[in-house]
Amino acid sequence: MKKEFKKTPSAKKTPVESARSLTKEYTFFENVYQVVRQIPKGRVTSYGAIANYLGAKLSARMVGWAMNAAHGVKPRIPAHRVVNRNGMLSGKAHFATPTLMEELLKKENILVKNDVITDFKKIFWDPAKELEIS
DNA sequence: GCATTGACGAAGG
DNA sequence: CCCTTCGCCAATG
Repeated sequence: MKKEFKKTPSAKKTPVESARSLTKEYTFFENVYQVVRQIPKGRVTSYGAIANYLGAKLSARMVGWAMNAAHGVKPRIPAHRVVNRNGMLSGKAHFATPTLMEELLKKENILVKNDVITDFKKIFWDPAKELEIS
């Protein structure tokens, strides 16, 4: 069941359109991956922020869903830098080990307390603000 | 093809 | 302030 993604030469369509054509050439996943990979070390963002950046803020779940498929993706996806709006490690259960996510964050000087990122607001990285559409 | 599920989020009680 | 409900939309049973 190895489903390989077709490489997208470039995003011809708008993010919104891409998001609505998941089953087509361009996948919503790739957009998500690209954003996630650009999250600076030591910073985090939320599913909703990514969704918002992609023009589908009402579909944050799709972002989370996309991450679910990001496990075996070649260029490693720093999924540990993506949490829900509360800064909670909602996806830690999906990592290799339940503690892996927290460990990875810790390595980047991100403190985690009770599955919640401390000072989440401070290290929050909003792609819509910080990232320019290339 | 309908019903349920989700690594979410906002709104309402 | 905590809990429940609803919306979003693709995937899965």
